[in-house]
Amino acid sequence: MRPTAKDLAVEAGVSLATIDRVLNGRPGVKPRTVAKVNEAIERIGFVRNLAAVNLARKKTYQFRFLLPDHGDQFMDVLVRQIEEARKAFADEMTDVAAIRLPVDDPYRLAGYLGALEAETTQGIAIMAPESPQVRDAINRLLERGIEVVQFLTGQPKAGSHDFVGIDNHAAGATAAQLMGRFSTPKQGKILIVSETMQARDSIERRLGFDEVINREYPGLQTLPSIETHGDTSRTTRIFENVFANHPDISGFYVMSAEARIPIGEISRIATKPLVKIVHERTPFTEAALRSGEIDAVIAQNSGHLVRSAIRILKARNDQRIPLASQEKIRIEILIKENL
Amino acid sequence: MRPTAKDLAVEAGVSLATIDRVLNGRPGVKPRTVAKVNEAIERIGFVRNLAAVNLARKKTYQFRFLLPDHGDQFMDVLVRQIEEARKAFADEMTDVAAIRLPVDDPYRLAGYLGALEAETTQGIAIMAPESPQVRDAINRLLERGIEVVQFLTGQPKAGSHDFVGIDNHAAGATAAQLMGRFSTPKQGKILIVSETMQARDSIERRLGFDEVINREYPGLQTLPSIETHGDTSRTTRIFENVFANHPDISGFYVMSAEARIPIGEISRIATKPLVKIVHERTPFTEAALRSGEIDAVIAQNSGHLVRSAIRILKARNDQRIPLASQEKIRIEILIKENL
DNA sequence: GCATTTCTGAGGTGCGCACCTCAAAAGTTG
DNA sequence: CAACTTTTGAGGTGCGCACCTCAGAAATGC
Repeated sequence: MRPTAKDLAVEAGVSLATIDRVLNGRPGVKPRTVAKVNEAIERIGFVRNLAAVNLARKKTYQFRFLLPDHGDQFMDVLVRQIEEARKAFADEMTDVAAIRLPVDDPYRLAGYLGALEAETTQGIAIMAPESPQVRDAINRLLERGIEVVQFLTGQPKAGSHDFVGIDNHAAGATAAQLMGRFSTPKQGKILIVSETMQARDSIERRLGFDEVINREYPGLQTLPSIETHGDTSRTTRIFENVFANHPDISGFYVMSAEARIPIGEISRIATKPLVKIVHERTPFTEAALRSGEIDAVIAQNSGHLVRSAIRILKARNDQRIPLASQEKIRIEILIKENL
Repeated sequence: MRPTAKDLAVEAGVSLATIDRVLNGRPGVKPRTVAKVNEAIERIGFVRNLAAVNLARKKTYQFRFLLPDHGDQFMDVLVRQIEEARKAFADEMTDVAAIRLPVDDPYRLAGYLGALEAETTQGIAIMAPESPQVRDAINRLLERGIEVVQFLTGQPKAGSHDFVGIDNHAAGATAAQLMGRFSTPKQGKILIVSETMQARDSIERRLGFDEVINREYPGLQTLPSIETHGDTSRTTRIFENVFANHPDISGFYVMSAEARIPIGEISRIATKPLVKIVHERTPFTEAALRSGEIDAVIAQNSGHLVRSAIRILKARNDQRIPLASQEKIRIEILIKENL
């Protein structure tokens, strides 16, 4: 049988009250006594019964995911995963919900964050572009004891809060390596598009992409990034222009999460087959992989993303260290064979 | 506040004792009363407090991973992951351990399984080749109430117990697709090796591999599988022979988990660069990817494998359904950019 | 309608711990 | 050494539930 606090008290030669004081960091215990207890913990391998702790503390967790109120299929995928997580975590006194907001408006977002109360919200996962307003709001959340993780956006290991997502520089490099290896012959121009180059993730992907292409595939040449702004007709127009000026385009890379419009338009306009690589697994990219319309998808496991954010928020709430190896989000390469 | 069993009793208009009878499936409750309670559960959204349940039940989980007592780096990786999981799950009254056994001896393995008692072991993850003896032993374990998952070996969705691992047919197909795309020019012969072709996973990988090569890369030709039996000098000898007979080998695929010996030998013997694809992430394959000695690794996340097996065993012990989307093990493609 | 069976309610105990109070012991100060 | 202050112990209560017993109520059979 597993040792209980009572066993620990006997082993340490102190009373249960003192054990309680040490375990919960209450004041008024001599350092020497603390040491005695800690040694006893080591000796008998005492581990607090989490079930009992949570029960006694009546602890509940309420977490919110703040997501953009725009977006196409990828956002839907995330929302669905959050809904699934809500059910799965209900068991563990953990309530999860997705909130759609105009995250591109820093003032409104900061206002929303400022209104959150520690009594009704213990943690927030934020998917929003960086801005001074939001950064401040996040710091104030942390001061009020509300845990925060940056979700897919912002820089990894930024400050005091966690980041959940992939290394976008490496993701871009991965896309580039595949682009290079999949290209035959290994020369031509590569068309690169993104919804916007304002976002840090697109910038980093681009850097990683160019680095690998320049270093390993001298025959390939990357064109300046094109911004679609999610606008179909604008995209069409630009594509037609680009193809007129560059008949030797051989590759196509979509850096942003929503690939449906760019892929749809490129397929109409391009006159010869291109190597096409996009980001994120969605119903569309899945189907496009199967049909051969695209060649590879660089993805991050959406379910893992959501669960990871939740586990990290929980751990931080409990003053625990998240299990790094489990929370590292991998850069997945999807082709039609490993869907 | 979340409703408790007491609230549920009030809502359903019955006593706590009846709530207890319904929730725990005890006999002696009128169907009509059961229905009343279930309706009330729906109405107020009652969810049992798992912490309280586990506390009251004094439930503990003891799981064992049965692994081969041979093997190289991949087995070490698994053992390390099990050790990590042991710490991470200690919180949840879950004890995990790895046991190394001569799993290739069906009688000894069956003997070991037969000696397990439900009092000291609630679940087993088995990594062993299939055999009638072992299959019987597994069935008897299930009858005694010990949950079983097949770990990496055996066929997915075989019988009443779960399987944790990738779809090996798809993994082989994935390897083949990469082999084809990475090959320039797209012709030559592909050398394929495995420790043994007795194992189901190698057979399936081979089938998946050939299917894709034959369908999509007519210029490539797969040679008959070579068995290394983990023997270096034997491997060297065979390789020398093969290269003498087939000077036009352009690709190399290692189907089994331990790639160190075959890659080491091929690098000594091959006279020109080959496209090399292997399975499983180990310190060796990681270094070989970085150095460019190999081109891609088809892997399954070892930490995920272990945690998934544990979560499934737990769920089965609690008569719960595991969360399928979380437990699906993905076929990962690793290149040096996304390590 | 009565005996019998089936169902339901009331109440208790304990799981391991957090959190609280009060008193006693040990240590410190001048 | 008295008057403190600091440290420790003893004991109680409750978290939400499982599991148990016993008595009474309701439904059933004949």
